[in-house]
Amino acid sequence: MAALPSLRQLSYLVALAERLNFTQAAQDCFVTQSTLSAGIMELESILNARLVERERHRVLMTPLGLAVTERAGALLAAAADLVESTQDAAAPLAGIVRLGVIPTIAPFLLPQVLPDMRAQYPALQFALREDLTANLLARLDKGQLDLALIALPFETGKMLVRELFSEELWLVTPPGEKTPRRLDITALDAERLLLLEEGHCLRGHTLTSCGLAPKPTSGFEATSLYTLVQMIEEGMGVGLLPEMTLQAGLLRHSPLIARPFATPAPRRSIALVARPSTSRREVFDRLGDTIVARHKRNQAAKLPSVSRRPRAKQAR
Amino acid sequence: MAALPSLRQLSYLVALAERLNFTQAAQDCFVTQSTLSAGIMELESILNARLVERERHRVLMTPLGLAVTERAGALLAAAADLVESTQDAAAPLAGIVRLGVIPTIAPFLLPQVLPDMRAQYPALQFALREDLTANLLARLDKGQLDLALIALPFETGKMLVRELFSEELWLVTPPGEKTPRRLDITALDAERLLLLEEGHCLRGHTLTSCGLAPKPTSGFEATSLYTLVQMIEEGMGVGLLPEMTLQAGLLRHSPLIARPFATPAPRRSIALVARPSTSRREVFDRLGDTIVARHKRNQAAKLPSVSRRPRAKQAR
DNA sequence: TAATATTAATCGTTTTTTTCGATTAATATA
DNA sequence: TATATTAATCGAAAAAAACGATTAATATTA
Repeated sequence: MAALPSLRQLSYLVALAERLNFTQAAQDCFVTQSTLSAGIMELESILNARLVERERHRVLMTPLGLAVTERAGALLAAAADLVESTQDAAAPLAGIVRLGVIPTIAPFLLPQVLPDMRAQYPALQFALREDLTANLLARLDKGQLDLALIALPFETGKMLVRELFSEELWLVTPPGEKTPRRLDITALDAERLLLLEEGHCLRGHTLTSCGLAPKPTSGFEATSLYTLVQMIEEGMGVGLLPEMTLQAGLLRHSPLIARPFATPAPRRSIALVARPSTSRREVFDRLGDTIVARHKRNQAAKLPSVSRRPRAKQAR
Repeated sequence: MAALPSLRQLSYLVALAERLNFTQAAQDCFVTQSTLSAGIMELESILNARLVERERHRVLMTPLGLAVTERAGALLAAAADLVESTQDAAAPLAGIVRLGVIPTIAPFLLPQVLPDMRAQYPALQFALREDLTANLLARLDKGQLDLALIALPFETGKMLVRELFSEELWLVTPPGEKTPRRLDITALDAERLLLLEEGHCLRGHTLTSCGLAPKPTSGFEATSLYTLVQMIEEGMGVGLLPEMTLQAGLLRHSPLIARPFATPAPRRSIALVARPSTSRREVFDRLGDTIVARHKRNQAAKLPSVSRRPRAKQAR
């Protein structure tokens, strides 16, 4: 295999073709004439070709030399362009970020958070993936995702985890349902509790909250929160829904009733996850900040209803 | 202006992206792990970007790192291609040669010589230019031509000149013309001598042969040997034509008579010219050899008629 | 749990490459 | 004829690259 010329040598050639004078071309390159002369000679030796015709007081490019010069210039331009465009794309808050989000968060949080991010960091683009927590973590580990937005508790191994906020799970029942004035999570009728299908972390969180062991698939399970709501409307039972889904209007066109539990209420935490070695640490921090800020604003907006907790009937 | 990465550094990155392991990638590059490690780090510093995620026992490319790797590979391939194609094109007897030829040679010699060259050096291509000697020499000097085929005597300055052969000029007359048995160049009637227009070296050679001084334009001059023949056929006078034009059949469909002069006959020399510093020295030598060889074969073929010099009436 | 193996970064040293500065030889210009 | 210009050459100095040994952290295995 033949040796490659160095980009520096190629730049010497381009300068020489421009000036047709070794001394002046050397000045353009900020080197001495002997350096440029040696560089051109080594280039000719590598290419095994005469690129320049040297006369005592004149320099001519050979036709081949001109052709090589042209390609050398293109090569140098490509290298410079690589540097420039990479530096641009490497800005800490620019470029594409691959973000994974679980299905019980994505439709309810992203419509608020993504516009916030876009406003703050217009150079940032998100490539979204909606998937179960385990899959997201696996992809994160393999480097196929940069960040993931999941709910805790969940075993995250050695990942970098930032818990952003926690939220309550509310009880959702058909309109006529008779419930005690003081809703106690431990008093819930486990038989009537509807769940998401296996794999959704909210299923696990719901079971844990009720003091129940992990349950095998029953066959009557929802594939998403939307179908869970449908099933409650059908009178098949009751369900636990995270606050954010209610605030996002999951029950907007539904007659169902949502009520908070008495303290200690069942909760889940929302967390942002990344590899400890991530190259997107900056985005990790800023996206976390933005989600927290958005959540605080949402809390402030609903304060009136929260203060009436014992009597609360429905979110928003 | 930002510094450029070296091709070596880029090759380190490509190897690392392939192996995802510093130690193995270093082996692929025939350097130590520390060298490759330092190279990647410097590349990241030049590009101001994280290209690689380093974990203790695992290496991941960042999305940006993958993008840079792809472009780095393209850059390396382009450089390698430049070397290879240049080496090919720089073969001593390959590529394009820009050859200039005067109009009193080109149509008569090239149809024989170019096929000879093509047969011997198939990788060689000729870009032809037909022009007056002075223009050819100027272009040669400016590096716009590689070689020129001209007729001597002519002032060639400091050019590299190889005289290939010389040839006689024959007298061409209308069929009925009365001429002495022994044709003497000094006895020629200068009044009836037809010439090419100003600038053609054959005009000067003809005048010198007849012992005449350079003549101003008369207005009745031929723009090419073809028109000169036409003018003789019209009965406007007589002309001197080089042997090679007769051998090439310039009078093939003409009633005109061509006769050689008695010794010392008027002659011109055919010469190949190049810059002393030419990068086409090899082609200069081989083309000269080929033209000489072709001329010798032509001489041998017409020997019978040459032996009958005193009675010769017409070439071929 | 302890021992071993793997891995990339670090650091001082050696080697190689690059650059420099001065000189030379050849040629053009005054 | 003297002076200026130009590219190549050469030895020395400077810079860059590569090496080899070590370290620190983490898997893997016993």
